[in-house]
Amino acid sequence: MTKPSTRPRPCTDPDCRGQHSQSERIALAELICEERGVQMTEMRRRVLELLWASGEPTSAYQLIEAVRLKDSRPVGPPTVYRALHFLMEQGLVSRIESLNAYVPCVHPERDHDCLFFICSGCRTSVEIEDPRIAGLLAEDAAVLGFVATRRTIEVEGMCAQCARN
Amino acid sequence: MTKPSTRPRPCTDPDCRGQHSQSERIALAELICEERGVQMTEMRRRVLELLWASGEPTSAYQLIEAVRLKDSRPVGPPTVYRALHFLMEQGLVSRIESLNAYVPCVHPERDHDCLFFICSGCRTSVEIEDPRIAGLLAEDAAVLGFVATRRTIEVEGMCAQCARN
DNA sequence: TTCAAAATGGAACGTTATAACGTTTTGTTT
DNA sequence: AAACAAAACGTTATAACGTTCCATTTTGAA
Repeated sequence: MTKPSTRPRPCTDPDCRGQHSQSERIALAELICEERGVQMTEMRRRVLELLWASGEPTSAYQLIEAVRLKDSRPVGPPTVYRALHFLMEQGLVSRIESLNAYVPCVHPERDHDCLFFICSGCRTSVEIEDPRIAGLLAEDAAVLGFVATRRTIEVEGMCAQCARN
Repeated sequence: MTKPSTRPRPCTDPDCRGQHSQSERIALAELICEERGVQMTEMRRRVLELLWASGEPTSAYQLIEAVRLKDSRPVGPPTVYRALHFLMEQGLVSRIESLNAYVPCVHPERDHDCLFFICSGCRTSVEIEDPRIAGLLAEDAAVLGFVATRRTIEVEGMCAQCARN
């Protein structure tokens, strides 16, 4: 039994810059978990929803506070960190190292390295893909005989909007 | 009055992979500070020396402990963090975001972006330059109208040595 | 129903970093 | 040299980020 009209479709536009509805992204995340045989539990969905709702890189403790407010009950750090670890494992969330913060991944259906442009003005971040950079990193790694497992690429500065002001 | 035989020379080999003596790097750091009219103080030199001596990415609190041992007196976090901030400002030290750790910069005399390959096996990191990646990042930034101030590029995995075992 | 694995709750703790203060050192001007 | 300002440092306290450990609940399979 499929639900053809509501089934989320993978985005194939490499230049879409993450212009997708939040509910669409949540639904896609659930589908991905189902296909992989892993559980999108209550808490995990809650954390993912809050990340999408936030609109900017969000710290773990901000998320803890947000879950407390939503659920009106105490929530300890381990609870939220566990959800974050799961979501990162599944490629649904990325950690921005230079901010100690987390963002929902725009294209969890694609296996790619995220490249973040982080604006110091409005605190937003934009995720893009650049296979050329991934290729060069792979090339450099090969020269060193290095077996890469994770790549972190973060650019800090001012977005076009904030740079004008 | 110059000291021609001991004056540290900039390394011009883009593929040297940081094979320089520690004393040479310290001397170069002092020269750079002198030329810029900033002070390489006792504490700053101490922290830089400890970073070179460590041979691997080192946390701030490891450095605090190391300074305490060397100087046999209490040293607070702010003291070491201030030294680290200074050294980073001057491009003498880089922070590895994905490890919350610090490494001495192999080529402070060159104005470039560092690209780190971090081995999970032996905890070492190798710093290289790849102007092609810097170029692509600049290109991507230009497309977004983004004005970049800092770039973080880190690759985690296993070095050639550790991957074999 | 029974059982094992997965997920969650919660207290305590460990690690990383900064705020806010006062003091000392350094370099400059007189 | 004396006076002064700026830079650097010392110290206490606290904020921010993350994990360990153990108990309990939920889930899914036999």
